[in-house]
Amino acid sequence: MKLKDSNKENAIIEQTLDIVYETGIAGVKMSKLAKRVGISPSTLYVYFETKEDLIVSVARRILKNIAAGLESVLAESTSFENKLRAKWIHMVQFTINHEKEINFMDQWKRSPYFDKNIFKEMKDGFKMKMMLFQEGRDSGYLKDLDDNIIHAIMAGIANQTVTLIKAGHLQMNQSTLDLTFSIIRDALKR
Amino acid sequence: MKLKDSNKENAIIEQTLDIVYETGIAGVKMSKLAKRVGISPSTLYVYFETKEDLIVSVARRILKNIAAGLESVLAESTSFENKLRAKWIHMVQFTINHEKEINFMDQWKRSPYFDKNIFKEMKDGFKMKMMLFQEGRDSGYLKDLDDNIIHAIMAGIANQTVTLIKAGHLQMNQSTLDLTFSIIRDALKR
Amino acid sequence: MKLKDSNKENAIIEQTLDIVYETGIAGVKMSKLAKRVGISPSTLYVYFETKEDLIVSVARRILKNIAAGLESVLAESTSFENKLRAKWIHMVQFTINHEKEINFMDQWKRSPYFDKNIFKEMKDGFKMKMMLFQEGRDSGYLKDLDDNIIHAIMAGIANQTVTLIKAGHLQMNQSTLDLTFSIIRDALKR
Amino acid sequence: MKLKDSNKENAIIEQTLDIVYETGIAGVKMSKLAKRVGISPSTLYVYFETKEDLIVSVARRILKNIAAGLESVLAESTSFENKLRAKWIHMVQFTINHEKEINFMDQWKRSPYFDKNIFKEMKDGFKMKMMLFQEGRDSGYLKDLDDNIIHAIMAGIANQTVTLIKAGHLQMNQSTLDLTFSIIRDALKR
DNA sequence: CATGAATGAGCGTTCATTCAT
DNA sequence: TATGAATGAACGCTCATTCAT
Repeated sequence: MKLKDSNKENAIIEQTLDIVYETGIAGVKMSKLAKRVGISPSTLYVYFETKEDLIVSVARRILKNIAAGLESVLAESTSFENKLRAKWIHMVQFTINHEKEINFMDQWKRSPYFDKNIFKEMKDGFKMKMMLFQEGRDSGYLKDLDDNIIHAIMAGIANQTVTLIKAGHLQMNQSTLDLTFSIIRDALKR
Repeated sequence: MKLKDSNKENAIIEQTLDIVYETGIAGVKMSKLAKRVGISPSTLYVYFETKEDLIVSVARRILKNIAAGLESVLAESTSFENKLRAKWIHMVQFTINHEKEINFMDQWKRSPYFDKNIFKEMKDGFKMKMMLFQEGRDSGYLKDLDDNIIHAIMAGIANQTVTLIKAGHLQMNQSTLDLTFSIIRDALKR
Repeated sequence: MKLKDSNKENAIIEQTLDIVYETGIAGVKMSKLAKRVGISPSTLYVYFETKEDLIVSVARRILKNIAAGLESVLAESTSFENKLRAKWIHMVQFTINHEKEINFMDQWKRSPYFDKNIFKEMKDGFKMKMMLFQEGRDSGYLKDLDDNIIHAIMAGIANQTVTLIKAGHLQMNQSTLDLTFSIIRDALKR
Repeated sequence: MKLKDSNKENAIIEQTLDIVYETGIAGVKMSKLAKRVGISPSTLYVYFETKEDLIVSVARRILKNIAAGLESVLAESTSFENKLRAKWIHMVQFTINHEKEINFMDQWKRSPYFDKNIFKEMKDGFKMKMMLFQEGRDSGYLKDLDDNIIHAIMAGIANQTVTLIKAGHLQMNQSTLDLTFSIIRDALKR
């Protein structure tokens, strides 16, 4: 008995990400996708019940990957500022390295396939990132700001930083990271 | 001889904005749009040659409105910090009051209907906003940062602020504006 | 009280002929036609009840013109062969000079607007041309062929001659007329 | 796995020919065609990419058939006149037996779907038919006329003959063939 | 008589999904 | 499991004609 080929499933998801990156979520056509994966359109339906199921599955997988990627890092740095700096660098690099995934989530949120319930799963996966901020407030380093606000400021500036890098107004190097982190620090430091 | 009803053109654009806000740019169907405006689908083609023409016309009109909205403001404030604060409040309020327009532009940029040439028309209208930053640098108030970076930081935080307000994590009041401006100021002040 | 402007009616018919010549009978669009004439689409309906009425009216007018054009000629030539030659030259020249009209009739016959009843009017207008052939048979010059056959042969060769001229394989000059007439004469002479 | 049914493709082409014969090329509507074939309109697009592709495919098939039909014939007749007579009979019969195809080609040439490049493919297939005329001129039987003119005369009269047959003015029998051939012979013989 | 706006009916085409093997 | 054919439902758009002035 042949089982579903998980390589094939991965290939489908990979191509979906690529197509969304190239042509937007509305550019995902089941037959075009099948052709790029090298299978028949009807075979897609062996792996995903509907197109919506496919899109949502891609979103769910990305959420898992993002959550996993955000956990690691920091830990052994000594000072809090070093930890915050490490987190900042990680955020910027992550935003750059996962262009396609971030782009997908961006588009998914505004698409007819968006499902709020699934989106909430992400929130939980993000809980732990906040513990760092609590430590910063407790040690008197950070302003007394809500976790959401602190994260929002960092995320907002990270997004814009990456936009400026992609537009050529900034370069992805140490000096840019230093510059932007100094802004973050000034913004958040008590 | 029946005259073209300019209210009808406005109504079409208004409904288009609403539909994009509700269902994304891919959710704009000429027949659905016509039904919401209360006209026949073919009448849409009296006012706009194609669907693309419609979308681009909406974008063009928004660009004009944004440019117009950015001109007024400030001027009479005394200190530079007051001018910057006024600009910040204006940015947040504008982002909130023009939700649909901003959402439309966001989606348009990633849609098949996007036309770079039209987008460039906007750039010129935005030149003047940068003069404020020059004044801030000259007076020694602002860090020596590129105009684009300063604007990106303010815009990034403004977007996130509005997101938090809409999510209920913040309220649109004076204390929120004071809080967020203090962050902006700390981030940008020399 | 203003009456229907017959210049306008002529202009409509003229433009219809031109459009059919340029783009075929399926290329006749009431609004495009109106624009070319310089009037409003609805004004067309002052002069012609429907599109079919327009097309049929053009056909009917052409039939009248053809019938009129075929009457004149000959008469004073002495020998029958000279009369036949005159008729032949007239046929070729007519075919060339009335390209648009002939093209229209050709297309009309195969179009959804064709009406056999109107077409029969032509037959009557063509009756007189046959008298010449009767004279030819009576005088022993022509083979004993049916009028329709004689006319068909001349018309068939005239059409092909014009086609060859337009394709550049022949030139419209005396020698071509002499050559082709000699073929006609040999084909029909007893 | 369902296999593509080549009878279905044939049926589509057959019905297209019929519809063009009945209502002209402008009368070919994809939905009407589908209904007559007994399939869904969208199934048409499994076999032909667009309406234009369908029309051009029909034309291309006809050109192949015509070229194939012109090759066989003659060869074994003894005298040149017998060969010419055989060719004439073949032309008339072919014109009658392929009414729909000839009508289609006639209309296609004036339609928006016409493609000169495809038409040129035919020209080559027609080269061989001319060799007969060269033989006729060499042997002193035919007048010294250009190949195109000879063929044009025969084709023009063949067309008109068939028109007269269809109109009931002639009957498709030996005596008609003899009569018309005698006209052809007199027209072309030196 | 003249007009520009308005429209219903219909067209060619696309595409997610199901069918039949 | 895997497939290519088949399709219904929709979409963007056109156009002859009518409406309202």
